[in-house]
Amino acid sequence: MNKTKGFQRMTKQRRIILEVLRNTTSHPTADWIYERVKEKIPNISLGTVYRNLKTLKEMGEIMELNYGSSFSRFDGNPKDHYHFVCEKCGKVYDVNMPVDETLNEKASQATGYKVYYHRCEFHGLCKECSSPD
Amino acid sequence: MNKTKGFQRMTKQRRIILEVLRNTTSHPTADWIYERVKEKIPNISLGTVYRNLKTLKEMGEIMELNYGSSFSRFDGNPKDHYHFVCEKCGKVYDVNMPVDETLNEKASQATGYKVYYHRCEFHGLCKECSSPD
DNA sequence: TTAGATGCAAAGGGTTTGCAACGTC
DNA sequence: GACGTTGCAAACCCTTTGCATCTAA
Repeated sequence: MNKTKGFQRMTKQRRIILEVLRNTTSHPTADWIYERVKEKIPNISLGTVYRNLKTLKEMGEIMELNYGSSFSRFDGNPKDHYHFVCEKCGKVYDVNMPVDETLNEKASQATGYKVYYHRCEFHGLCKECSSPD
Repeated sequence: MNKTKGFQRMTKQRRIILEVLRNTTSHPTADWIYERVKEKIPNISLGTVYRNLKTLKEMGEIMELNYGSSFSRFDGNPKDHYHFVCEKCGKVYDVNMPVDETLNEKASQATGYKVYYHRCEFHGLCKECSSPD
């Protein structure tokens, strides 16, 4: 989308933010990422985290998710995949099932529009939240 | 979710907000709804609109959508259906194709979690945005 | 009569941005 | 050396909330 922007520099901040995101499957919030990065760069600012998350998203390195919450979560897995959102605890999990590419074609026929991709989120109860304890 | 709440009263405000939402397929923002309702109830407040949208959502009368934007859009169609989001103009359209219920079962097997429902959003270019003019 | 709903306005909370200093290429 | 990036803090903006008043049932 923003192709007018110049070349991207790989700063220490950007590298560590991406590193944090690549090393978790928890789909964290910006603030969680901020806290983690602060462990390595104590004086980093929240603004920098947001700016880098935006840049990394534009670079296609990460994904931004906002499933119902008032705030975003970020996914360090750039590969196309589905998500599961627990209705009770709000956690977001990756779903290990193939993306159904035929849906794009079906939606394209139904709308008459060009469809590039789709996102799917499943809602339910995760293991922890459905156990009676 | 919020079943502890008492009986809901059908006030003039709530009725007209629902009416506005039922009579559009444009998936409007809270502010757009506010402006529309103001034509009939000039002194209604934004807070009331938000409170009613929340209540109507809990009643299952409407849906809240937030596909990438920093703000919510609302859908007066309570029937389960997919959406199309235009990458260029940001408009949200309904997709007239059957909801694939088998996906829930597949996701349930893949995760081991209880899946109640899923949401799907298709991204691409709508007719207006893909024409060269 | 009474608990839920409204209007108003202030507060909340995640995200963005202006600016001067800094760091990467 | 140029220009993208950072830290800081203020600004933004959508949404929520406290409170006195009002109203549907």
